[in-house]
Amino acid sequence: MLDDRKLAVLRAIVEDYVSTHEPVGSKALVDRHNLGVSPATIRNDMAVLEEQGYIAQPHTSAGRVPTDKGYRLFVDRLSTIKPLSGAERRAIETFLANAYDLDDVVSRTVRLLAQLTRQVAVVQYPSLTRSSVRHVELVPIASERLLLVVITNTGRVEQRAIETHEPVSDEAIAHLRALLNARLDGCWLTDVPDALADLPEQVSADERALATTVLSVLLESLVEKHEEKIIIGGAANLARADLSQSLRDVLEALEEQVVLMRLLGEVGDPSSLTVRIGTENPHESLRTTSVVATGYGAGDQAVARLGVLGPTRMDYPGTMGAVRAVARYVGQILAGS
Amino acid sequence: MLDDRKLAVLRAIVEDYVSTHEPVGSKALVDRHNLGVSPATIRNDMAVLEEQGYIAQPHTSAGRVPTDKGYRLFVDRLSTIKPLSGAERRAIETFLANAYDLDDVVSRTVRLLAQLTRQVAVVQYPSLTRSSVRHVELVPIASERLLLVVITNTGRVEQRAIETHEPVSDEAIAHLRALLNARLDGCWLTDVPDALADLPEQVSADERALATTVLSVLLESLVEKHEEKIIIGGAANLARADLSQSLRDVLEALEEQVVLMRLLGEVGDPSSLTVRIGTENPHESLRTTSVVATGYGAGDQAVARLGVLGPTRMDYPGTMGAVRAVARYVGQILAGS
DNA sequence: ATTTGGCACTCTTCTCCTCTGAGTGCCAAG
DNA sequence: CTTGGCACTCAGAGGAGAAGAGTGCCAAAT
Repeated sequence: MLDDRKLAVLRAIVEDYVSTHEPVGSKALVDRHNLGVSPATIRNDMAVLEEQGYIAQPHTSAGRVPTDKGYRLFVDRLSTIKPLSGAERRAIETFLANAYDLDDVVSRTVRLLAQLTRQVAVVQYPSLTRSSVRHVELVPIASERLLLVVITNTGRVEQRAIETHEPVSDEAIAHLRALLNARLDGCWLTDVPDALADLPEQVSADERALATTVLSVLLESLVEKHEEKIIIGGAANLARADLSQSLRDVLEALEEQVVLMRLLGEVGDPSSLTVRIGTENPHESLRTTSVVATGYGAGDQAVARLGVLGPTRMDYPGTMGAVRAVARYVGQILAGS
Repeated sequence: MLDDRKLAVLRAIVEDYVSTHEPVGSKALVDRHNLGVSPATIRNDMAVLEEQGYIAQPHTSAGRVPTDKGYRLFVDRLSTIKPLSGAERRAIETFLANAYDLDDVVSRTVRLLAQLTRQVAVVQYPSLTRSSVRHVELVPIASERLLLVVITNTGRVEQRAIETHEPVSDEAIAHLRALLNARLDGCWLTDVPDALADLPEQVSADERALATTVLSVLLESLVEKHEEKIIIGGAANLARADLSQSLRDVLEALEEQVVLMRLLGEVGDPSSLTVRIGTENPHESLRTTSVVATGYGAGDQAVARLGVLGPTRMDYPGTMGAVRAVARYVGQILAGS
């Protein structure tokens, strides 16, 4: 249906349009790529490509621009992920290796991605579901207020204040802390509810109220409502890529956690890249943007996702290479800690 | 030098320009404000104001626009901070009261400020220097890796990974943890170095290396290098306020921690508002923006700062009212926890 | 001494027009 | 199937003109 030359023409159109940001015409194409045929032939091919919906003209007498469908074909069949240069790899490695805690890893990652791709980077904090409990701490911070701190094996620290509504003795706290640690040490977060189901019955009557309160907060914060945290960086890059959509709408969308979550998509196989192009995006305001995302994690299990967002007219091979590389290195760093 | 009417004219110019976003002419002024004089008189006054540098014309036959100096006079002498409505106050209160930990307080605050002022909000995390140590936790997360967690009385949790470069026994860790807590409980963060100066000498020889390492990380993370964390929100509002500067430059500036730090200014009296207008700003790219900031904190001591950034052409009385109100409520929340 | 109406003047901005050129589609010939 | 030729279309640049907002200044009025 589309012979090799037509595909080559589509590829050339995408590449030229991405680099020049201007509709590309038949003459320019034969000049810049040695296709061995005349502009007229290219025009015929273009007509076919347009009919099939891979390219479009902004107005009658302009060159062609790839459609979302065209980019899709390009990404799926006409391009290969472009590996980073050695220098880039080394830069990533050392930059990430210097991070000193989880927050720092994430914030460095987001900056790195933004710089490397010159686009908006989005990084999700490592999910809790794949982690296990390293330590639970219960600290009084006021007479009727406790701080619950859970430290996981991925180095993430989760904290939550607890209102006890009545004074609590230090012994009761110490006892509960010991109990929690004994029960939970090494426990997968997903198993926490089971491990603690009978906790209130295991303590003396006067500690029961406390135990129940703490338990509910713990479950809520860690399991049910593990609201994933996401940070973004390189928003300034949006301003360079003059989107046809109002920039404001895009910025607004990026401030909503929910949108960001859906943007990155489901956590899946870390070795595969998700590319969502233009209208394939879940959100209205992101119709003229594309997202390249992937999972990352310690080992081969993805614990969270990261990616970048840019205009549909982006350098897909390069972006995909950068995203993949960064995800790999972050995984290594996480596995190493 | 400037009689009352000229000041009234300046005030009217600022108010009109802020609401219309267009240079204001003499006729429009007498129409919208009942100044009781003719346009010609206003023109004379305007000529004087312009000569003194309070207003300027974008081009010869346009109305007048306030200069930075004009805004400055307006803020200092011609306007009063506009208190929020009762409904707004209640909304702030309930919105903040529902926060469940420090992170949440800060993130709610930044969203609140951005929404209330329709500008970019900037909030600094409560500083550590005014806090005291509530608890120190030392947790092994790998054979040669510890996690140091410090919980302060403001509910902030500081964490840092430590490389020990040699296996450490659980007893050594427990011992050190007990020692640290005994020494530091309730200790002001500024006093931590003194309190721990002789720590290495107090432990047995085989724990000394560990103690030294932990100590240095602790001091570094808490005292010397308490890099203040700042978060921003409402960046989308920037796009609405079409700045004459390239939006990109502003976004870029806002991504740099250092710039943000200087933007908010020195922590001072929480009851006073800092307004920095246009070129009074420390950063080149923020020449067309103004910052309204103030300190906030539990009680009457400021522990950090917050504020908003917007075009110089902003509603100063309203913005100042919102910033002040939010700062107060956040202070209450922090004091209550 | 200040205020005021009148008036000429200056610019920006909007609209309308034309012209140019890139790029196309189509056709007939190779 | 490819190619050169050619007429056609249309966005965008550039220019002229008109409109309109606003000013500065002056002489008269208060």
